[in-house]
Amino acid sequence: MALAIKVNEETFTPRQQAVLTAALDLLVENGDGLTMTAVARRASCSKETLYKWFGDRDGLLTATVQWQAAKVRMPFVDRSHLNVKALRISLEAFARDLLTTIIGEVSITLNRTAITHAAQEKDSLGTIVLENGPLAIRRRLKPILEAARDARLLRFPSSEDAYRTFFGLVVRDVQIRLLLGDKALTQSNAEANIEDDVKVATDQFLALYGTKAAN
Amino acid sequence: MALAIKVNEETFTPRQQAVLTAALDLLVENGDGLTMTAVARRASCSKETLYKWFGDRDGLLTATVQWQAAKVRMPFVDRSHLNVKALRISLEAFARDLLTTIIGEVSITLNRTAITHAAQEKDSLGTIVLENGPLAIRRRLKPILEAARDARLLRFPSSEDAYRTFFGLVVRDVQIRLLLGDKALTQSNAEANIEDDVKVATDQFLALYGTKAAN
DNA sequence: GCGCTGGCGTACCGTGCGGTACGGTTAGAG
DNA sequence: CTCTAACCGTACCGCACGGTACGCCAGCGC
Repeated sequence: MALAIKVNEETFTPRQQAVLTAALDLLVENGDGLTMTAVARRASCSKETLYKWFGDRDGLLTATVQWQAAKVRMPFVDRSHLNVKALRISLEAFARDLLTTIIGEVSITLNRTAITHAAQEKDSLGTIVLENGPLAIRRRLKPILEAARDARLLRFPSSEDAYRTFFGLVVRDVQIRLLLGDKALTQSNAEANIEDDVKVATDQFLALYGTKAAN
Repeated sequence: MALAIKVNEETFTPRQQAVLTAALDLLVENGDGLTMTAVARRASCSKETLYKWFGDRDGLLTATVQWQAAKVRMPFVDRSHLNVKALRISLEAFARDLLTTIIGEVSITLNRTAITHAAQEKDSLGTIVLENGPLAIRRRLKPILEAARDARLLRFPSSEDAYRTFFGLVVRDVQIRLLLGDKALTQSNAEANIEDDVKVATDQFLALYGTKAAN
C-alpha cells in the first residue's frame, strides 16, 4: 500500500526528515540493522508515530531511500555551445560525479538495501535506486551525446549503446566489488584514483566514439 | 566458526550435495526465503542433520555459495600460439562467458545473497563470490593479455587496468540493473543480444589496446 | 534376534522484531 | 483555564525463525 512510488517531490516536515536521517544513519552504520525500535530510539520518537507517518517498515524504508536518492546531484552542462573542450569537460564531470557517487558509503548502502529488497519479489526500492542512479545519469547524458553527434564531435549508431559504454568505462568493476565488500578496494583507495580514472575513461570514450574533429 | 573460507575442494557426499541443491533452489526461487525448516523440508532431511553437517545457518549458506560458485566454468585458452585471430577468439570467449554467467539467475541470486550478507559486517560470502567471479576471470585473463602484449598484439601500461577496462566494456550496466531487478532488462532480452555485445566489446577493447599489428 | 548408529519427522523453546495499545505530557486554540 | 490534538515512552501481542530435544525407524554387525 505505502509502496507506491512517489515520483513527485514528497515534502517531508523537518521532523520527518530528522527521522529519515536517523534511519539512513542506522542503515549505513549497521547494514540492515534497521529495526523500527532502533529508528524510534535514535530519532527520539515513538514507534506509533513512525507507523502513522510511514505506514509500515517498508514504507519507512522506501521513504528513506526515495528521499536520499533524490539528493544525488547532477552536473549541469551547458549544451548551447558544444566544442571539443566543452564536451570533454562535460564527460569528465559526469564521470567524476558517477564515480564519487558510487564510491560513497551512502550509495553503497542504498544499493545494497535495494538489492536485498529486490531479492524478495519486491522491486520498488530497486526501481527507485535505478531511477535516481544509472537512469538519471542516462537521462542527463544522452542529450549531450546526441548534441555532440549533431555537432559532428561524436559518432555512434545508438546513443543508448554509447551511454552504456561510457558507464562501463567509468564504473568498470568498482561498484560490484564495493557492494561485495572487497577490502582490497577501500573507499580511500578508490577515491585517490578518481581523477586519473575519470581522465582515462573519458579519453577511452572519445577514442571509441570521437570523430576526427574531436581529436 | 563454520565460516572459515575453505578454498580446498571440500568434497560433499551426494546426500549433502542434494541438500545444497535444495538450498540453492530455494534461494533462487524465493530470494532470502532460505529458512532452515524450508531447506529441511525440501531436501527431506531433518533440521538436526543440517545443523550437524553445516553448523548453523551461515554455514549452510556459505557451503551453498562456495559449492555453487566453484562450478563457474572458465573458457580454456590456448596460449601457445597467439595471433590476432586467436586473441580475438579468446577475448570473445571470455566476454561471452562473463556475460552468460552474469545474466544467469543463479549468478544473480548468489551475488544478491553475498551483497545482502556483506551489508552486515560479514564479508565471507562476498569474498567467495568475488574470488570465483571477477577475480577468477582476472586470474585467467591477465596471462592472456600479457602474452598478447609480449607478442606485440596489445599495448597497455598495466594489465590490471586493461583487465578492468575489458570488464567494464563487457558488463557495462547489465549486472547492476539485473541485481536491482530492472524489469526493462529481462534475461531473455539480455540473452538475445549476447553475441552482438560480445563482438562490440571485443572490438572496442582491441581498438583501445590493440597495436597496429592487431588490426 | 539384538543392540547400535545414523538419520527422519516433529514438537518444542527462546528471542527478536513488526505492529498495536495506552497512559502521560506538551503546545496551541478558543 | 480547558479542550484537543499531536506525540513520546513503554509495555504488550503474535509470529516467524534459529536452534535443540526426543521419539521413531531403518540398516547392519554379531
